[in-house]
Amino acid sequence: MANPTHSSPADAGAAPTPTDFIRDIVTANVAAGKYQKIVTRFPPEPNGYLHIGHAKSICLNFGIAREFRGRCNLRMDDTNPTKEDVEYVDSIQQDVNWLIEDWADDRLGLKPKGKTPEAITVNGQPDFYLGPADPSAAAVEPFYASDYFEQIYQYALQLVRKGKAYVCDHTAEEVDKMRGAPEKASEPSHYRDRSVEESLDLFQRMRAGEFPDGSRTLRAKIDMASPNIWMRDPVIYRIRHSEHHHTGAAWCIYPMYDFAHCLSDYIEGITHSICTLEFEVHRPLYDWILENLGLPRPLPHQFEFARLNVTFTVMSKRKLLQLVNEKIVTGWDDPRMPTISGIRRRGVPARALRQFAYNIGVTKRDSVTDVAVLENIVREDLNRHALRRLGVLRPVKVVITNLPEDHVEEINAINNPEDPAAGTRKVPFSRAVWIERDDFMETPPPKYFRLRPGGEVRLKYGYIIKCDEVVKDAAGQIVELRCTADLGSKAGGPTANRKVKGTIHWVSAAHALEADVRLYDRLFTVAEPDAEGDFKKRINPHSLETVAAKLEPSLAKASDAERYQFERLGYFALDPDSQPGRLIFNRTLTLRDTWAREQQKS
RNA sequence: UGCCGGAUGGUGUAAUGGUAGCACGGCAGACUCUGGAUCUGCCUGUCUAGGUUCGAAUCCUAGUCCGGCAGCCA
Repeated sequence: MANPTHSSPADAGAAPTPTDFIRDIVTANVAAGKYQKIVTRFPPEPNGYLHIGHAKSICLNFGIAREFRGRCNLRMDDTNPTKEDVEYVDSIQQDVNWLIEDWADDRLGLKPKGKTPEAITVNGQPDFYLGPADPSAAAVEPFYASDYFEQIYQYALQLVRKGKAYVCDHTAEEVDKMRGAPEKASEPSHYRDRSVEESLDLFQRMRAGEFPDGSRTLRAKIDMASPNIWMRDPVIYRIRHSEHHHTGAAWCIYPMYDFAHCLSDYIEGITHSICTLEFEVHRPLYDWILENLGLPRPLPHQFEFARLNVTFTVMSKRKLLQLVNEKIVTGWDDPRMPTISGIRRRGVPARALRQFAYNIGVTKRDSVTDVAVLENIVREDLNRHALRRLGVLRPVKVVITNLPEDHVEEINAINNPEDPAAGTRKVPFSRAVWIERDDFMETPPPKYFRLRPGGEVRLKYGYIIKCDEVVKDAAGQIVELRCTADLGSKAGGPTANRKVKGTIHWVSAAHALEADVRLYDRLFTVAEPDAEGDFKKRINPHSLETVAAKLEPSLAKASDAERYQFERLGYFALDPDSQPGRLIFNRTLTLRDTWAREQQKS
């Protein structure tokens, strides 16, 4: 077994491997020689889109696989046909692939397409096993719990034969009532002592489709007096005559999560089954099932960590679905959504999301992570990687009166001051340019460093200009600023080193590209939107503003693989709806704006 | 209050009997052809009460508070 590799998700070889209580356990297990290979799994139910909380789990499970040179199986936990859909299967695969690409994609466990577990013999005992596909195999697909329905059924039969499971004829309401409450006593099923033969016959007939939905269940025979609700003869199979997205009409009985999950882990040879805290009370059941089946191979073990919460958003699938269904957002991948697809569309690099997962840590304590932590990591990443460009979001025209009508020159601009290798580009400059409306004020407050009547400001990479005249329309709206340039003040010129307080961005009016720019902000107005009352009352009405912007011409060749910083404004990414000639950019985040903060104080 | 967990600055997270550290955040300043970045300084913490120990965030006892569990959901 290899030692953990020492590299961070962001920058191989730089930062040390994270440590947390789960990795400590894995490390100890490895040191004790307990496993040949560490195998984890990421097991989403395909009933919704993956969100940033899943990203934490993906980074944990794949991170461990990566650090210990093991494997992480992607598995659809699809035991409830009424809630699941292939749309979700597809999106989950896409999101996982995006998040682990060039990081842990060599650790991704998939299986040969269509393959189900093999019957094998271990130490003379019959067993079921399904290993991963050869990475070079042509047709692969994720693991599916539903591919094990036959094996899980066989295991259930074994439990019945051992007298450890029985068919129960009570209705759901009866079972509910008889189970008792956490502090209330239970009443055993009237069918608890049914003979093995009768249960066997009934269970086989359940499978054969002889009984309607809800008429019977298979229950594990554990302990109705257990203080743990989940040990009070839990239902392990229910009847559901419905089409399954993966197995079609092959089955009309479906195993419950608790029964299917531990066995799926076992079949795949999972060593560490990592899930969130709410499954902690299920662990005795997880262990009970595996132990009572007398399985020949080493058993997987379940470990629980605290799920992620982030301020200014909601995380529950139900609420996210509500936002989508009620058209509060445009879809699961709306850039304001905390879904992985939304975050991707927003322009956040996978690398930054991984770094976030890495930085927040893994513990057992409930917590709410400040969204500022995410924002900080995204800014840090984008500052290093984004190409600088000039763009004006809310334009007002500046005419430089001491330049000839047909004046055009190419100005040298730096692509990324943080990365000299990114080089430079030419930006056209002419007599008329657009500047930001915010960058001019007729009667500015103190500490305002930008353009004002009679004042000077530098046009980034260009000349220092002085505002001579403010032209307004009949309504009093400023339509144009007439300025003169200090023609010697450009870089290399005699007055280039003159100090002026402000530098502003601009775009040549004659060369500007028109683009729709979507300015996204937080979806909610309060840090904990579901803390009390209706979360929909906390929706930020200004979470999206679309502006018609003027952009420098080089952006005509913008790529969705690239990230851009529009100087002084923020980070932007090309939206997938964008088309040649109809550019659409999404604002990932604004730059940190100390001027805005200064203004808020007063 | 049955069972299972958890409590370290405003937030998140380290310290595994030996100087309570890091990051975010906030505040102040330096620098700057991005009011960005960078740099400097400051701010605030071991749930409570006992005990063990030369020494306790860490071990023990009692308590307090918070979260989870009563789907034929996962």
